Amino acid sequence: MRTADLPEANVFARDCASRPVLQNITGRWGALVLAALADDTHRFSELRRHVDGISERMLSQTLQTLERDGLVHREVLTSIPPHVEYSLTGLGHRIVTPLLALLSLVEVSVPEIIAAQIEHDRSR
Amino acid sequence: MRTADLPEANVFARDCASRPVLQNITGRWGALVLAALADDTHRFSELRRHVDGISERMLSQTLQTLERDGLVHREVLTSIPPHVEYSLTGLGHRIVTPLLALLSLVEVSVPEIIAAQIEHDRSR
DNA sequence: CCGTATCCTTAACGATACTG
DNA sequence: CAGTATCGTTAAGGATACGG
Repeated sequence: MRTADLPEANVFARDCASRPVLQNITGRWGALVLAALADDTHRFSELRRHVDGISERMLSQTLQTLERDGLVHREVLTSIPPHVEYSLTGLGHRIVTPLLALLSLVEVSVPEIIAAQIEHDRSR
Repeated sequence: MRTADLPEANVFARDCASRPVLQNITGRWGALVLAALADDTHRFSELRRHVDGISERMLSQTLQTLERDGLVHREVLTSIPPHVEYSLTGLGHRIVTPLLALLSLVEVSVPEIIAAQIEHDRSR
C-alpha cells in the first residue's frame, strides 16, 4: 500500500491516526519537551531542569514517545559516566515551529486570559 | 497591581499560570473545538457531530473552560426550541491561527510519523 | 435542543527506590 | 548519569439518565 492510497489524515475523525500523534505533541509534557529542544541539543538532566516540574518517569516516557514518532533523535555517547544527547529531527524542527508560535502567543496572552477568568468568575 | 508589574509568563516554570491555560488550548478536546470554530460560528449539536467522538459531557465542559479563558463566546438565542451559538473571540481567533498551522502540519506528517513508528517498533 | 448530574472505569501522574 | 520498576493516588473521560 502506497502513501497515495491512504485517505488524507483528518484530526476531526474519531479513529484517525493523527489523534494520538497530536496528543503526544500537544500533551502536557510533549509540547514543553519539544520546545525545550527547539534551540539546541540537550541532555536528560538538562531537560529535567528546564522543563520545571516534570518527573524522571514522565520525561523518560515523553522522550520515548517522541522518538518513536520520529520527532526526537536520541544519541548515546559511550563514555563513563554515560552521556545521552537529545535533539530534534527534521520533522521535529518543522513541527516545533508552529508550536513555538503557539506557546509564545499563549504566554503574551496570559494577562488577557487571567482578566477574562476573573471577569467570568465575578459574574456568577 | 498593574499588568506591567507581573513577571512575564513562562511555560517552562512549574507554577506559571500559562501552564493550565496551555492545557485547555492544546488538550485532547480543546484544540479540536477551537479548530472547529475557526471558520464559523457553530451550534452545540453541530460541534458534537464535527468533533467526532466527543461526548456531550466533554463538549460542554470544554466549551465552558474556553469561554472562561475568553477564547470562546457563547450566545443564547431565546427561541423555542433553544438555540445556542458558539464563536471565537478576538483572542480566540489569534490563538487559533498557529494552532491550525500545527494541526495541518501534523495531518500531512502522519504518513512520515507512521513510518517512523513502524521502523522504531521493528528494530526492537 | 442544550445541556447538567451521577456513577463508574480507566489512564495519567508523582514519589520513591533501585540498576547498568 | 540516565534511566527503569513498582506502587498508590488523582484526574480525565464515557455512559446514561434526567432537567430547563
